[in-house]
Amino acid sequence: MPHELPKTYDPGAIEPRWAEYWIRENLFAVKTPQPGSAEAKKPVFSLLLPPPNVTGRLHMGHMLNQTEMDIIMRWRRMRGFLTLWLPGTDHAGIATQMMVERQLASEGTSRQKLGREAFVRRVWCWKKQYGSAITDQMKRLGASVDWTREYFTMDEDLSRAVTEVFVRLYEEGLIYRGKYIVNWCPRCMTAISDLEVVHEDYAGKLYQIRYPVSGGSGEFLTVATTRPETMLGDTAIAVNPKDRRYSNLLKQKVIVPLIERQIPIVADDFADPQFGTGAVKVTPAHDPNDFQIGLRHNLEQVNVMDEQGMMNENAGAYAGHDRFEAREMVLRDLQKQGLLAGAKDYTYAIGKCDRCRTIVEPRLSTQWFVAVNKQPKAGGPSLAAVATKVVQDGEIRITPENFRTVYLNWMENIYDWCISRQLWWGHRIPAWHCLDCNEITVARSTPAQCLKCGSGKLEQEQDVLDTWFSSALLPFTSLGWPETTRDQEVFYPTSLLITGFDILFFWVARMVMMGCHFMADHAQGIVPFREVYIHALVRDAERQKMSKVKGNVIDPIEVTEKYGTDAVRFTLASMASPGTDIAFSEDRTEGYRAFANKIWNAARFVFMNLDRAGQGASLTERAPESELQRLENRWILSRFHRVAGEVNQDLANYRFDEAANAVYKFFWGDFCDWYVEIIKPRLAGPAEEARGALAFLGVVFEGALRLLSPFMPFITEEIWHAIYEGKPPSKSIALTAYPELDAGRLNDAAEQDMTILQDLIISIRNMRAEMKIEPKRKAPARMFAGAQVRRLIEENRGMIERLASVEGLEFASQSLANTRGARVTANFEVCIVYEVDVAAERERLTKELKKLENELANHQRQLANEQFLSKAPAHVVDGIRKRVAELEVLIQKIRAALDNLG
RNA sequence: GGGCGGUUAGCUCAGCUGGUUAGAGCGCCUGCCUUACAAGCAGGAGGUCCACAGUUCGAGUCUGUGACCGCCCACCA
Repeated sequence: MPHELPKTYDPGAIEPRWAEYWIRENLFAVKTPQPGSAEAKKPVFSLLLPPPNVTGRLHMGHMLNQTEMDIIMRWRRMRGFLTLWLPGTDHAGIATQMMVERQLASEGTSRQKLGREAFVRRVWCWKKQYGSAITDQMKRLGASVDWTREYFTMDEDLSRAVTEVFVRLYEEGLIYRGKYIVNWCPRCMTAISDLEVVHEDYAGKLYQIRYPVSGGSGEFLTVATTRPETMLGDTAIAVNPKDRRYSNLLKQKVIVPLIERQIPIVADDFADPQFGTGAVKVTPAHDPNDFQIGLRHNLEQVNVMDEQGMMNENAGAYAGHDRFEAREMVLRDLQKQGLLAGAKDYTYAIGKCDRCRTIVEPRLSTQWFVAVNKQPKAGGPSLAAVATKVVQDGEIRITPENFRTVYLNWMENIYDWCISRQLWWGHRIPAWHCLDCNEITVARSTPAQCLKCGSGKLEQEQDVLDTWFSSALLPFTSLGWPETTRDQEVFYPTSLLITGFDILFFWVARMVMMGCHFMADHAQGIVPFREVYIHALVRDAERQKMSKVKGNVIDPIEVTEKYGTDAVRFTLASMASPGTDIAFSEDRTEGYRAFANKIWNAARFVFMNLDRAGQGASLTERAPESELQRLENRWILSRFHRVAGEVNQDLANYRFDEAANAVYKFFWGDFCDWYVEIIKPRLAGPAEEARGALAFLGVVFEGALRLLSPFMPFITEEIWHAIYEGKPPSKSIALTAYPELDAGRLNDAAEQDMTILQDLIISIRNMRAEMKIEPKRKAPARMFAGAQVRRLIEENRGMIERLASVEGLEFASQSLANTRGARVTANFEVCIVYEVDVAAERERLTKELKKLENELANHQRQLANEQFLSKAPAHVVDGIRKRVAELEVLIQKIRAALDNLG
């Protein structure tokens, strides 16, 4: 038996096989076409996979992201595009370093004990061993990426590109080094960027502290603070210049309690007279605002903490204590001295490290920054200005559109980007410090001598770059930049970026800044991608964010093993409506596994009939033209093309949900429930008849598989290959053409006729159910209809009798309105010759009558309205007139039927 | 403090530019092993579209206000 499929659909048995096949055959690998070649004439569609972290394990968010990308890529590929989907992984500086440090700790050692070089070697080992976990999972899910081009952000060539970018930006004056307040994580012991700080409300206290005014007057100046321990680093008190309460104190000084330092009182607009006491303590080394005040008034910067958040030697008696411990000690001591004027409950936002949730400490330290708002030395707009313009001008289209505003808003308020990290794992900053004169030399490779003093005693900068620095460059570095490559010519700008909003700023915005800057001369466009599609978050069935802590994480591989990749993909696609998060529920997935099962069984049915029809039967030959004379064939073909048109349209607009629903309804509703049922008798009939039906069935079925293929690549691949008995016209269904709307195949008349027949069949089934006719028993039916509908019904008598379980369908010469139990519609009247339950029938008719009368009243009110008649478009008015005429007849008939019931 | 999104059937969500009777899946009820599929088939019940006001001939859809839920951004101690 040639086409046999196993009786039960078992995704676990087919999916790994195809996943492996696609990779082994390199089906999705793309050769860069040479200029003038046939391939070069194809339209190009390129997409960069947001590189997962090497530390990562696949979660639902990845799977949603990859499902959407894969659907788009498979679809574009089938639409004839030259598609490049470029995969890679990210070295994930902090995350990876932490992972390896934890491992070292369990071995009783540490990175400090190992030393930098050995540690980095160790991380590379770790990466080689575990770094492909997530890409292995992707492979199992069948992502149609080009694995031959896989990169890693710390690969040699990508690292060289990072250095090149750094050097160029430095030379342009867009990278600088300086001592500023940065967000510091005392646990990770590194600076982090503004974006890596998450703000959380914190129920703390606002303390009022008395600072004695110098000179022994016994006067105090009271300030308010939430972080009393920082007072040890206070170097001034600021009051508002307009605040008359303090104008007499301006020339005086106060003593910082506990460390007895004398500090000035300065006038600064920052102090808000409405807040607290109107006087604010100034700690330039520990607060960004205070830092600015310090600069304005030339204040000393006293750092009282070390990199682990412990008080340092500047903190006097508190040195060696943790910052929060010191806070308590300070408060206790102030209390003792009577200088704590008050403490009230106060809720404020504190910053925490995005990665480890440690409370971030603003810390004065020397770091490297990208100047995003500054013009390059040679002139021209700033990075942020270009990144704003390209989005404003629509050179990058963002979907859903509201993220455009979010993006532009952020761009407008953007600050310089702190790119140095005090880590060992990452791209080491290409700057060398002269040990003799302290000059910094930034260079592409280790300089022989200091540029300023010529000394040979140089030491490379210890810091590495923020991981996002290198990923910001990927749209061009992954295509071979800084070399001039054919890849860039063909594939840059990439066509699309699909990602979650959580990395809109981290990654998307920075890619735009870097891409536009470094590809400014690119002939095909400077932007890194022409479109951005932002998808929702996947939550659990209760709409909770998935998190390890809550223990509600759904492992995609687990659900995939349970229901099949195709079912999980379809779930995600069908729920991916824009603007709302996805509440992932296994119930839905179960439903789509049922759908896959339906497809499977439809295939078995088709194959079974093929084998039964024997010699000469074929699914792959052209169906004879005569088949098109049959209503059901014209109808299903019309539906097929209509749906193909819809799906193409929906995918172009990233409406994965609508596209998925359209194919679902088509396959299950139209194809299985109606088409297959209609043609069953022909398939079981004489050989000639069966072959004709089969050929047409084959055309539709094969087309439906192609239509489904981007959504459910595994099951469609399996069945498609089975159709061709091992001799498929191409290596994969993924390499065939995607169905397109052929307007010539649309057939409104056929669709309308089928609708009438379906309504008729449903009416009869409904009557049978209500009359509780035993299912096995075929009942005679009587009908009344206009000539046209009557002809339609007579031509399809067999279909109706079979699908509605009717035997002996006859036509009455006049309306059946007076016949008990008759159903009346605008197109036909029908009744079953059977005993009628009078009470039930009266209830049904009364209900129906009321509904129709309501509708009629509404419409009549409209038609009586002059305004409506003059202002509403003609087709709406006509439609209502027609409906009113219909309703009037129907109501009359139902009234008659009610009367007739007695 | 600024901005954004949501509120439609028991549950999860569609409903595209306002237009004739508001849809789907799951769940529920009834009946069926009908020569692919019980992961199935047939039929059915179930909705004051958060509230109020407005625009309009016409509002689930547009505007405003409010309520509730959620998210993002933010250097006021």
